[in-house]
Amino acid sequence: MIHQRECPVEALIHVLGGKWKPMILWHLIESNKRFNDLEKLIPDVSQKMLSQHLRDLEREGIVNRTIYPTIPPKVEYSLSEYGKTLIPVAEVMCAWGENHNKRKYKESAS
Amino acid sequence: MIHQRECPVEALIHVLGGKWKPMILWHLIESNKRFNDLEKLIPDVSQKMLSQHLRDLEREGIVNRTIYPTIPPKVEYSLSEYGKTLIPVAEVMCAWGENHNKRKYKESAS
DNA sequence: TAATGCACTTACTTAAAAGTAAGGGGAGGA
DNA sequence: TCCTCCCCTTACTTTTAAGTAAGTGCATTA
Repeated sequence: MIHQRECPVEALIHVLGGKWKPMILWHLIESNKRFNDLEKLIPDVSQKMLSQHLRDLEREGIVNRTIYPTIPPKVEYSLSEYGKTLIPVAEVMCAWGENHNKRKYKESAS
Repeated sequence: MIHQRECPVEALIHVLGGKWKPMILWHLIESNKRFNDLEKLIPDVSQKMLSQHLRDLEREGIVNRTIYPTIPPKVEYSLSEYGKTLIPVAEVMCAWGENHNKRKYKESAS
């Protein structure tokens, strides 16, 4: 039985809604990254949450995981073509969020 | 000390991210609603979560709460002018989410 | 007199998300 | 031989979100 998420807005929030997912995507938009790179770029994320979020994003088809069977092993994460369709959505969300942060700043400053 | 949410995408997710918030907003876009109306329109929400989410949205300036001191008391919730700026954002999110739901449906059907 | 409607709040419980800390496997270097 | 690097996984704990159930206050209706 297929559970189709009733509300499409919730579906998107589910995809982006992990604590570190926007950050991960932000870095992958720039360029492909390895596990270690992401750890360094997002200093506060734990290995557990990083791998869990990466697997979530992989399962949703947003990121690709490429394994190079070299020694030492190399695993590269990249935005999939489908993942790139998130970029304009994220930009709109980001613009609203930036404005909202400014608004809250002014509010608490006044 | 002002805690400014570092990531604007997260800020938006924080505003929309409660389990029932998208639904509440969806109904308020249509027209102003009373507490009871929303309870009926969203059958599974508990009174506790409804009032909590409404207060969250009010605190963020997204909805207005108007009290008419009549008997019995009447309280009306409406989208604020600021809340209306969320509509185009929600539309973009919704379009992506709809497509994502379809994609998942196809995937599990194949 | 008792029950009903409105708009909630409070106290308590359960479930979901995130954090912490440790381990693992295999090859290369000191 | 022991340590390090890479890319994680597992077990356990804490924090946060949500659910459940009951209660509040006032006035009208039966």
